[in-house]
Amino acid sequence: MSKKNVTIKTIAQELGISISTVSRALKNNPRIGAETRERVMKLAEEFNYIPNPTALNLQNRRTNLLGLVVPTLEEDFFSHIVSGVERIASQNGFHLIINQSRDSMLTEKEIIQSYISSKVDGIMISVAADTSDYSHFVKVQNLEIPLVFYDRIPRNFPSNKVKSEILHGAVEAINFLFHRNKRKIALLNGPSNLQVSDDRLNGYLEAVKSLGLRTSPQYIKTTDFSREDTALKMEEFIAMGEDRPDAIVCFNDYVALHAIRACLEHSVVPNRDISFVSFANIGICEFIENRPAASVEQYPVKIGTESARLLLESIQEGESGRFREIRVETRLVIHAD
Amino acid sequence: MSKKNVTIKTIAQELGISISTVSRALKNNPRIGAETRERVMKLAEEFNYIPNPTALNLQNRRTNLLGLVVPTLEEDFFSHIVSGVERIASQNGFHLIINQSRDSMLTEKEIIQSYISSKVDGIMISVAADTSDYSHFVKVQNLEIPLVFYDRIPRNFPSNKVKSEILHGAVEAINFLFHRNKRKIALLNGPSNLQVSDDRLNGYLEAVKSLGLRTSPQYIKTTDFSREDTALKMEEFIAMGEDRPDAIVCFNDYVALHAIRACLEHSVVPNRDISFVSFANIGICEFIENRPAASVEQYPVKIGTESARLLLESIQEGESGRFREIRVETRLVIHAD
DNA sequence: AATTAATGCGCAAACCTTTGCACAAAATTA
DNA sequence: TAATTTTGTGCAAAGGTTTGCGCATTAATT
Repeated sequence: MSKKNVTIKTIAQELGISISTVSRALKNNPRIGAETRERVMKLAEEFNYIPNPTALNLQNRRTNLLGLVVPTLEEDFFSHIVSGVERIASQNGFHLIINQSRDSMLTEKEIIQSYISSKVDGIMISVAADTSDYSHFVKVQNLEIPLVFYDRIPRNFPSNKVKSEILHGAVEAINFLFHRNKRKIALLNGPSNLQVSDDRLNGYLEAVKSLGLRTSPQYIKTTDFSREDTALKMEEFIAMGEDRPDAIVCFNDYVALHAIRACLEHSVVPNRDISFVSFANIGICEFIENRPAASVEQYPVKIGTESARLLLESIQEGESGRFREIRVETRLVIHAD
Repeated sequence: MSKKNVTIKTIAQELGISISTVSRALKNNPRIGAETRERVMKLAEEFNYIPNPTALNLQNRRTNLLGLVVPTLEEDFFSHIVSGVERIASQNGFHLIINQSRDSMLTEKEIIQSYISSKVDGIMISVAADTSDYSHFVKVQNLEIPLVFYDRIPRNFPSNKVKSEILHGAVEAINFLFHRNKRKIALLNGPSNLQVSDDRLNGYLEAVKSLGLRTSPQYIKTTDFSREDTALKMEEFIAMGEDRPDAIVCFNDYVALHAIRACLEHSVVPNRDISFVSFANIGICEFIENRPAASVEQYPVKIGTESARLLLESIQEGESGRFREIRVETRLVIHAD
């Protein structure tokens, strides 16, 4: 049935015609006679002919490959993004190749270099936490390889971007707290080198200001996401006595869960003594007793689909130079009543 | 700096030498004079020359691509497997392309076909829940494309396989229940068309038998994983009166969580009236109050790394025909005391 | 009947690289 | 000095496909 390596040459020889005729016949080129076309088609079917994609790639100078760099696959948020990207990529006949930077700039650079070498048709990336130097991104742009940043976006770097309406989410979250009579609202943010932290901070400041609440540098802390560091910062909050915050906006649900646990260990009742709101809205919260009172849903799958769509557009338009920036909606999901 | 499309031809023309000389110079072929080599190297550097991978692939008839089919990326278990695969693939210079079957055999077949067309060097797959016909796998094997099944493995299909020691885990879990004086142990399994369900069932039967416990068909139910179906089956268990099980082994943590919630809604106290154990041991359980008393950790990242390693071996050996089967350890993690 | 148009097909270049073989010039040996 | 080896380079094929151009043959037009 299926011979080892069937090429158009095989078919041409078998039929005693030239390979160009075979090629055209297979593509329904009108210049080929009906009878010849028939014979070619039939034999191709019979031999189970598959055009060699590598040869095609060589021809059209495209690989049909999309590169996706993700800090980690072991976090719900990112793997959901990947899911969205995969859907759009495969719908459009692209293959998706995935790599984890594991939050290392060095690894990130290596991945980007390998994508360049492989001549991928486009790249999507959420930058590593420690990425400080953008030379690898400049290189990509110089080579005119379409590039989309999603979620974790480098500061002051012109490019295509897809990001959450974090600021809006932050404002909504704080309004929620305000309406529950919380007035001493603090922020437990992520590392300050992440732009996504900036957004939360800005949203916090904006909301606090517009609501006429008072804040102070003591009310704004950052955590490196670890359980230990988060607990440490919570202890500082708890120890503030009179000024102790009555609500805390956390970087994400995991931070909130760690913070809540720290409360429990210090006999502070979460969502009574101190209310918690956070970002990401991981589905599993549904089963958790001591969870944040509300969480900002970020629709990660949509972040993925939008990124992929933007990249595909960019590829189609041949990098016209105009960068686009897409904001994915957020919505406050209320857990406790 | 970096010209548009630098090939060895560009360099050859610039230097007024032939492309073959350039090619050899770049590869330190001893037949090329030192001076010529120098000049070539220098210009290649200057022009930022990158060998075209597609042309190379065309030459060596390899693509450096590994295909990975996963039922979904939106489940922790699978995204952790992907993480493991990614690590090994990139360590070995392979690109990993990923697709979700979304538990549809049709989609699965399309993916496999696209992998064949793309001439990937190897394929890893966890089959869709509704996959009943294996013709697409036969096709892959006929084309001598190395193939590894992981986790969800088709029944009676000779191939490379990587699976969890589910049976061992099941036995361990039931022993755990036995030592806590549970004697009426039931099984809330996954759909019976999944082999991973078979394994749980066999482990259950084996353990129950060796412990001299009694069971009955009523003690063995299956769920389609949905909240509704799981709640329904739990209600049946709860309604059994005298015979109501005092412990239930659940297919995975999500099933257990749904089951536990059903208990709560019927004033049955989980892990007192009915104990729960399950599989997967998702990390988030740490934060959950009403969780299974114990869960069988399956080390999904390791399932991924082992699958990738096995596939790479298979590729190296050129599909010698001998299939290997790898078992990944499991370990019962106890949550409640 | 003679010119033009349409039809059917093949040649060869292009995409980029590697590599066996051949050829010339230089260096070595007899 | 003549014959042989070494050294440095180029030609061309191979890997698989597409496509512009050209060459026949046949059909249509005047």
